[in-house]
Parts: sequence; structure tokens; C-alpha cells
Amino acid sequence: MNHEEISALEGIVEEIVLPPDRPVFYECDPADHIYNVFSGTVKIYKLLQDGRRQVLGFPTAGDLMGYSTIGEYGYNAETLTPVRLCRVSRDKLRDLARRFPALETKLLEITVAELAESQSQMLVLGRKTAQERIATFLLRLSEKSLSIGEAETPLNLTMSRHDIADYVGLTAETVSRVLTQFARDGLISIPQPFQVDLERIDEMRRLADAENIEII
Amino acid sequence: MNHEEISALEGIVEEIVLPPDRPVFYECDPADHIYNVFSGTVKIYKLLQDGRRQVLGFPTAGDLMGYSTIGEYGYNAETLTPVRLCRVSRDKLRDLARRFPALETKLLEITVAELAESQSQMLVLGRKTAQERIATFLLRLSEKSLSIGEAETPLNLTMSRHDIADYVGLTAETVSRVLTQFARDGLISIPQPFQVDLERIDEMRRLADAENIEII
DNA sequence: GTCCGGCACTGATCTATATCAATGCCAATT
DNA sequence: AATTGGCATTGATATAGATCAGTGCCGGAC
Repeated sequence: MNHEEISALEGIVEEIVLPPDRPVFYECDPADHIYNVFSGTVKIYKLLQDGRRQVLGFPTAGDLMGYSTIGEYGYNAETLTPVRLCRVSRDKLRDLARRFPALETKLLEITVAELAESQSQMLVLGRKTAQERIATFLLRLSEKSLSIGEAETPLNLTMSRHDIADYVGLTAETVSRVLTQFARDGLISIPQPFQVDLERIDEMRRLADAENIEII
Repeated sequence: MNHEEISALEGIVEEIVLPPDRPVFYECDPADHIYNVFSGTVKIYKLLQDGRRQVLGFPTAGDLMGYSTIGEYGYNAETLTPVRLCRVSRDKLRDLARRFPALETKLLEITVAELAESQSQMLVLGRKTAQERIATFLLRLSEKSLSIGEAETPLNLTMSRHDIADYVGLTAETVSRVLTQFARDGLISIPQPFQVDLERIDEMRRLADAENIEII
């Protein structure tokens, strides 16, 4: 984005700071804003009537949330840590997109990347074992660290075992058991519940990525 | 889209007709085209090394496939029926988008809808029971029929039990058992393996959608 | 310093769905 | 007409992960 675009954006965005464990928006709210996370971690999730929960992701610095074209947000969003974020009203963003088409190009690129990530997660949820799910999850966190210029290990888990379980389609007990097993096998160490060191990252990759490029 | 845009598009798209059970592209191919399905059904899927398969969707008339910004397609695509589709090279589409920004607006809208659908499917794969998965699947097919102007029932299943299983995260045997059970319960009838009539669609909705709007 | 509540961990048991194993049906081939 | 192969169905059994039931730890409130 060029200078002109950025300052045009600056005129219409609203900055928001939230403490941990606060709702950002609910699934049923009218989806009239788009959110961008500056810092901290958010949890986005869907619910079934009886309380079963599916976490769709943990947006952090640089991620978008709440882009919806069907009137309501498709999920709930809630802070896990202190969070700084900004939001733009959809109407204003639409006007701006008309003046600066590059903005929409960028949005499209981000959305396509998000879609690809969801599709990888569908593979996790539909077909991977508990060990593979946790290994994939830890590696994804590690890649995210790298991508924002931090070290790939140690990992700082900002979410509870229950949240992890609801993200990878297991129970909190199973998540706990698999992590303990990984630690016993020397794949990771867990100095504190929220800190995980990846000790043998290549072995972890082998565990997670039975993923394939089709042999034709 | 206006007339000018359409004719500009017509100049650069390639139309393709394929018989059933043919690859359209592989996950590892360079992603230099974007595909749009005119008619027929395609299956898109990912594989693990040991052959486990996750079907990501069944694109039909009006759906896009193969939009990727990372060099390679993220999944394999294969025809289930005779299929008519068109493709545009990414480079040409990029040029065109520069001349007609509305094109990118439209692409973004479609991609956002696809993302929302993937997220619903994450809920299915992560948290729903076998019955709920099949009910959700049948209802989604029925909605798709409606959206392209066909009746909501009977459903013409263009994919095998195995494909359905790989889409909803079960085995073919379980899919078969659940369908049989639904038929016994009078929820559906199955005059032929590929034809399913929804007999009590509201009951089916009740089964599928334990889905929730958060009670605040 | 004590109490309290939430979270992580662990063990025992249960169960939904996978796996294994037939059987039957239909459509294509000869 | 007989043969074959793939798919759907059904039944019997196995099992990964859920559920149920504690226990212990830590951090915040008072």
C-alpha cells in the first residue's frame, strides 16, 4: 500500500484495546465492521446448541476477522490475551476500495490464504489421529512465530488445553495425554503448562505431515 | 458484470469439456490457472501419504476452483460426472482485474463465501456425530439444488459413498449404515443408491442443526 | 497465611465409529 | 449367458478417543 492509501485508511479506522476474555463480536451480530488484529491473540469459534464448540482459529498480529457479506458474522470472537485491534465499517471500506483497487487485491490475497488454511484444517479434523493433530498444531504455531520474526521455539501457548482441544477436534484430556506422551518421548518439553519447547522439530514434522503430493 | 467486462473475459477464457473420473489438476501442479465450473460435478481433495483422503468440496455450476497465490494448487481436482468448465490464466486475470476492479470485488465475494462454507464444514468435522454429519450433508446438497433453481428433493448423488465419507470424515460403511437408518426412520427414501428423497426435511434440519446463535 | 476456584494431569471405563469380513447387486465385457 | 469387478450393504469385532472421576497445583481474594 502506498502513502496515500494508508492515510486514507487512517482517517476511518477505529482503534480498540481489550483486556483478556472479552467478546469482540458475536455470531449473531450484524456484520458491519471488519477487524484487523495488531497484537495479542483472539479466539474465533462456532457453537452447537448443546454447547459443543469448534474453534476456527486464533487470529494474531496481522490477521483479519469478521469479513462477512451475508449480514451476520459467521462466528464468535473473544480475546485470549490483552488485544489491540482496529476496525473499519464495511460501508467505508467499500467506498475506499472503489478509490484504491489495490486494497481489494490485498483483501482477496489474505482471504485466499485463510481459505487454504481452513482447508488444511479440514484435513486435520477429518482424517488425522490425535498425535498428528497436536503435532500439526504445534508446528503451525511455530511457523506463525517465524513468520512474524520470532524464534520457532519456545512456543508460548496463549490458549487453554480446552481451547486447543476445541480447535483440533479432541477433548482437553486427550490433548493433555498427547502432550505428556510427546514430552516423555523427548519431542518437546513443557517447563510450564503454557510454554512448550520443540526439542526435535524434524521428528515432529514427520509425525504431523504424513501429508502428500499426489504420485501420478 | 457489464457487457464490456464479459466480452473482455470471453477473449481470454479457455473452455474445456471432460468426461467423468478425469483429473483437472493436481495439488503439486503450478497454479497458473483459475477454473470456473459451468456444469457437472468436480471433487476436490487432499491426501496423506498413506492414502487417507479429505474431500474439501464438490464444486458444481458456478463454483470457482484453483485460486491460489502460493505457486501450487492446494488440492487435487477430479471430475465425477461429465464436466464443462473454463479456465483463465492467472496473469491474464490479473491484467483484466486492473482494468475492471469489479471483477476482483466479485472474486472476493465468492472467496469469502467459500471461506464461510469451509468454516461450517470445520464444525461438522470437528464436533458433529455421524448422524448430524450426514443430515448436514444432505441438507447442503438440497440447498445447492434450490440455489440453482432446482427442486430441493429428490437429490441426485453424483458421488460414491466413499466420496461422501471422505467429505464428512467417516468411513463408507458408516455412511451406508446412517443412510439405511434414516430410511428406516422414514426421514428419507433411497429408490436407487444415487437417488435420495428427503421425506421429512424439517426433522432432518432438527437433526443436522443443533447449530446455535450464542445466547448472550 | 488460608481459602477457593480453575486448570492440568492421570487413571478406569465406556462407546461411537473403524475395521474386518462377507454377501449381493448391477453394469460392462466376452 | 456367464464372468468379472466395483460398489453398497450388513454383521461381528476391535479400538481410539470420549467420558467419568479423582488429585494436585497455582494464583488471586481476603
